[in-house]
Amino acid sequence: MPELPEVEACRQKLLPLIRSKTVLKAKASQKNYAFLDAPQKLCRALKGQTLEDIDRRGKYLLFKFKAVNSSFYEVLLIHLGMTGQLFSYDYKPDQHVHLTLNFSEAPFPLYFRDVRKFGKLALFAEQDLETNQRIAKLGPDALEMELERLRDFSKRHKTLSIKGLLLDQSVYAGVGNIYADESLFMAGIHPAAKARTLSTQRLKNLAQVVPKVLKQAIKQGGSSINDYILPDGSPGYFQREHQVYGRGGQECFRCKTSIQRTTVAQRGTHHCPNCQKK
DNA sequence: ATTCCAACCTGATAGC
DNA sequence: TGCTATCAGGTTGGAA
Repeated sequence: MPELPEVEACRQKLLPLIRSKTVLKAKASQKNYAFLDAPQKLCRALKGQTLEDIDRRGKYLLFKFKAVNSSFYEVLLIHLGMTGQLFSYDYKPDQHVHLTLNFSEAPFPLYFRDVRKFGKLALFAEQDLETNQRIAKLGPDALEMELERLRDFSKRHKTLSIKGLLLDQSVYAGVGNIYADESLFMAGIHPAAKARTLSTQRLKNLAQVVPKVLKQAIKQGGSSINDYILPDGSPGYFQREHQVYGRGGQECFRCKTSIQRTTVAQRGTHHCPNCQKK
């Protein structure tokens, strides 16, 4: 589910619900699966902390907490994996809810639910965040994509596809399978095209298209395919605007050619063979 | 050094 | 109906 637009839409909706509120109680479901830290320890540490802000780095959310007399943050890092959900509405928790945070003056707890358990939760002291391996290796946010960095990384790979490059979070962070396919369609580039063979002009176009597609998706609340929901439990609507993702065998909206489904960069890939050229 | 691939999990769906 | 195989929005670590 969650790529940059879903994570960002979630962040935007979540912030007003819990900003400046204090954790009264934190409860974790089980032992260690998604926790890079011991869950009991994490819960103990969060109790009494006030949420100051939520940042985002690529597909990661960073919940910035402060204790009453502290001048530095504790940062709760959350990655939603494939099926992670963050929501706060009238909900009866099931076995897939792995973290519950009760906030002061909030009508409902904040739930972290994750069926496949690919999500990640970890608590860091502010000063340890930047040296964390997961965070340190992320490239700039994909909303800030620019020709120069895209071209530099394209050149340094011998055989990597342009889709593989877009999915590499160390080049730019935030693009996943859906938005790689959608962006490459909008840019008229074949997903399997070798990154290094693309002209500067086409890369420039791509660097402009990606942020545009991502921003449009954020406006629509992201794409809800199977699991993704916004914090109030409602779905995003960008899946209605998908041009190629999930449309294998159907007609291209632009030219009526049948959308092809293939494998590129080890991921299910969708493209129009007429509109997208190598 | 780059690229590939299995592994981490559960559930939905398709096919027999 | 029910069993089995396949596939899914992501990331990692180790093999090739």
